[in-house]
Amino acid sequence: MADQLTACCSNGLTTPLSREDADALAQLLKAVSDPVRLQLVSIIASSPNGEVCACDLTAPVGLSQPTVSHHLKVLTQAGILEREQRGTWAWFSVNGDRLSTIAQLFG
Amino acid sequence: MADQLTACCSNGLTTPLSREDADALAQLLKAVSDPVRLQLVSIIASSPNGEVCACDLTAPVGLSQPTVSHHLKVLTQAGILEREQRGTWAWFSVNGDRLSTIAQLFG
DNA sequence: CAGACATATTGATGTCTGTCAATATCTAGG
DNA sequence: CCTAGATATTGACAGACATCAATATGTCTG
Repeated sequence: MADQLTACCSNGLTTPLSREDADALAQLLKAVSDPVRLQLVSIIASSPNGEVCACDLTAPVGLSQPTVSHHLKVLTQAGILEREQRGTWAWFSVNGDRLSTIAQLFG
Repeated sequence: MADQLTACCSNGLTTPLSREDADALAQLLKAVSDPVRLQLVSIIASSPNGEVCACDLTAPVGLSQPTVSHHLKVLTQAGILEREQRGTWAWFSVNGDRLSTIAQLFG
């Protein structure tokens, strides 16, 4: 899976994927294949500090608190977001490496 | 959406996505968020000629012909595959630009 | 045009998923 | 400890989706 070392911007699909690899990748991709989750990631990624409080994520997407909490959990479990408890609040940041995994696959 | 011109390997999520953009991107991502479809794309992308007959895609994924046909349709409608009828056979190739769209978003 | 073969469509079914209301859990302050 | 506020979990439900068997459509060849 790692015979593709041409640095940057080259397609990672140079060999047929095994079903196991395809399953793992599909799981990662499913996490970002939802409009609300894409919005959440983009909001966090584009924030000045690179981190956003969960309390500031409900309004922008216009959904209920439990629903946003659910999406944040899905993204965190996929390794795309990282969660840090800070007092009463939960702060989320983006794991760039995890996104790069996707970029390199399709780059 | 295009104020990000740092050539290669830079994250495209520099600004919050609108719901419309997020919807469009999610639709594209959903197309590749399935293990079977990932396998199909990887098989076609890694083939010598860059194109594969549909008749050669059923066996590798181990599913029925209608199911494979359905997956190919989903990928084609998402613009990820291109279809060319050649006699009785249908040949599929990968649209690299469409995959690059994903790569640039997460790169 | 008739038969053979490749591909697509239809219909049915079980599973997964996004959403919310209600409720529970956690954390800080008094 | 008790209250208030933030976040997570549970249960329910509607819609989406992957899959297959059966069938239809398309395309070449004789």
